[in-house]
Amino acid sequence: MTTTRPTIRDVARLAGVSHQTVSRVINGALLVSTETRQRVDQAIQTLGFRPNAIARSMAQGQTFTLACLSPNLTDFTFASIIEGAVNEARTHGYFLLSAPCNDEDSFATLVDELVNSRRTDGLIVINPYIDGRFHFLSPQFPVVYVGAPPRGEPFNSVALDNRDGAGLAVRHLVDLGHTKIATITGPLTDDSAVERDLGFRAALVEAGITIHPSWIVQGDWSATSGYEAFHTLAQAAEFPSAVFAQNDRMAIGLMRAAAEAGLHIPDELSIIGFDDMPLASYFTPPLTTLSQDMWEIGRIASRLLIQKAENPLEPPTHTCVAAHLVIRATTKAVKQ
Amino acid sequence: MTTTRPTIRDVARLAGVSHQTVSRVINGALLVSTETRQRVDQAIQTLGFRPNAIARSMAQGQTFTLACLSPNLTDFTFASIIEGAVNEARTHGYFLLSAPCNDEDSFATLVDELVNSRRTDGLIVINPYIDGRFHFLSPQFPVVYVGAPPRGEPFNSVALDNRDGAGLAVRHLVDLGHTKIATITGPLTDDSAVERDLGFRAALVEAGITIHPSWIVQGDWSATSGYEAFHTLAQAAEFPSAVFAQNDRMAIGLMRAAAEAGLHIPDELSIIGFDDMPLASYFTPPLTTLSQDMWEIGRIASRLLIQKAENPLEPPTHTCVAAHLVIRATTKAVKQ
DNA sequence: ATGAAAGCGCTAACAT
DNA sequence: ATGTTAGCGCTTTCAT
Repeated sequence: MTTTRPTIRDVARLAGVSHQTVSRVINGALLVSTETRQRVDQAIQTLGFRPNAIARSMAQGQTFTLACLSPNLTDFTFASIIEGAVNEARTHGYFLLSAPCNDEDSFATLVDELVNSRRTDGLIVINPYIDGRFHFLSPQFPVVYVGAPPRGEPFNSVALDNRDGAGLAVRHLVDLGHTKIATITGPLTDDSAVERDLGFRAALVEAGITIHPSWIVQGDWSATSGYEAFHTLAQAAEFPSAVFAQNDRMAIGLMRAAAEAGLHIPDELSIIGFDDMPLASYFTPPLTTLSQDMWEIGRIASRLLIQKAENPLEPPTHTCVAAHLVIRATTKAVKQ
Repeated sequence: MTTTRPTIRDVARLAGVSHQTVSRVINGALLVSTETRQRVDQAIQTLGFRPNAIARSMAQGQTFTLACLSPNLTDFTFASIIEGAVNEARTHGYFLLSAPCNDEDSFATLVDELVNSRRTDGLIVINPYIDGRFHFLSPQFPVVYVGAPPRGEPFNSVALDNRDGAGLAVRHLVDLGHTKIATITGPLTDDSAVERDLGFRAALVEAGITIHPSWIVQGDWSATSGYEAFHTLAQAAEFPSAVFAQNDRMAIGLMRAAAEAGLHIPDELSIIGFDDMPLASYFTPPLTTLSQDMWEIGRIASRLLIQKAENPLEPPTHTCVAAHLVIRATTKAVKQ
């Protein structure tokens, strides 16, 4: 029942030409007479022939497949990057395969099976510096790093301007009169957390506000950790009037804890998040946050990768995408 | 600089054996003497040889790649299915490539490029019945449908038990004494919406409650549509005491509208959603909903697909995964 | 404008 | 236990 599918030779036989001519036709070569082209097209139709992509890859040494390694596939930000990347890849005739990758070991395995086994023409790596993973990649292979600032390696990268985004957050709070500003960071092993923290500190310094160490608490991106951070902050000598949470989930957890403690938001505590996740405007009150176009970041990553794959000599590029402030209802001018 | 990578023939030459023996070694064949195996392994090491997956696919007529076509990659439910599917696939030595697919045209193109071009060994299709898309698939090709009940086609399928889930929702409300129960459905072109609606109606009938047509309003899964549904319901002759929203986003939109209208939830209106999306417990009040293990559904889909790919004669299976009730704070016993 | 020959890097089938 | 010979279905030379 495995009716073996027709090959270019079957088409050639039916059209009365060589298989090479068929190859020329399906590749749109110009040096084929209109008449034979028609005969071949006809034969392709009647046989229902479709070229075998694997055989093509084999002959060309190219797979027209990219891969994306992401900490996970479900976080909205990662999923958006991937979706943007797939869409861009498709417009260039590529497919994109994605795999979740949590640690160095699985990264090494994936690189082996994807890169060393020649399954892909290029790799998008989200959050490459979490651990030593980026060491597994040879500089010759087309790679684009997403979400991390360049560190001198000769790789392409696309990143959100985390530092600047954090600055926007702080300046918004300062503009509202806040001076007692705390922050909840992500794990400081993540580049984005470090960058947001640097931006936070720089903006505070710029505003002439001294940094209060007990107002910097580390979370793990989860809502729970934001919830716990509230209680950590509550133990400090003085309580802040505003908190910049490095992501929306932690901001939401913080809001919950504050509400349970009887604090009114934003009257008694201003909160600003980062990400503008779906439904951020549906929490109570609607969350002020920083919005980022992850879809666009994914598109840029794909575009850079394909450029690099098709022209390996191009020097690496570092693109930075700006975040922008979305003011909703969790921030308010400080009471004097 | 394109240092051409070593092939099995290079390894063979260095080890002083035939290339076929190398093939045997890398495939773990038993009929190789320990001594030659060691020599070959040694040669593989020194050359840094890794088998070319494409060449393998070519020779074996198998790609060890699956594909998943999903309406999008960002919705948490879809992303979870995909992540579950990737993980299961990886444990069987397969990769999974995913692509968003909104309409019949892009579906046809994708099937052509993935299936007809022999790029994949099998296909997972999420929500196959949205339009006529499923017609493009030949019954011989390994396919698993996710999220739709079987319709007599000879395909494998995995679906959430939407009908039963809706029944759980209604029974929960009935148990709390509600009889004035409205619903917000998804677009009734989606199977899951139809199924949830059928479950809703059946449970109402079973409880001896008559169905009030103006208490059935159609949304589009978005929070906005849930928000608007509130105002549609407000125009009905009588207002319900409880609403079953077919997904959490619509439930959240409804909550927002109800709050703005000064209705207290759950005292004056009980609301139950469906999905148990991330942070469902962080809304105000925390959302009562139905939880579903999409990750598991993805795993099952992959497993079925690989079984089918490796043993085409297996008869198709239809798996149903149960949803379960998560009671939080948006539902409450009706005031008498 | 077309064809013939030679691979791409591997596995399958049949030796020995 | 190992080697030899043919492919897999296409593209890339190089002829003509």
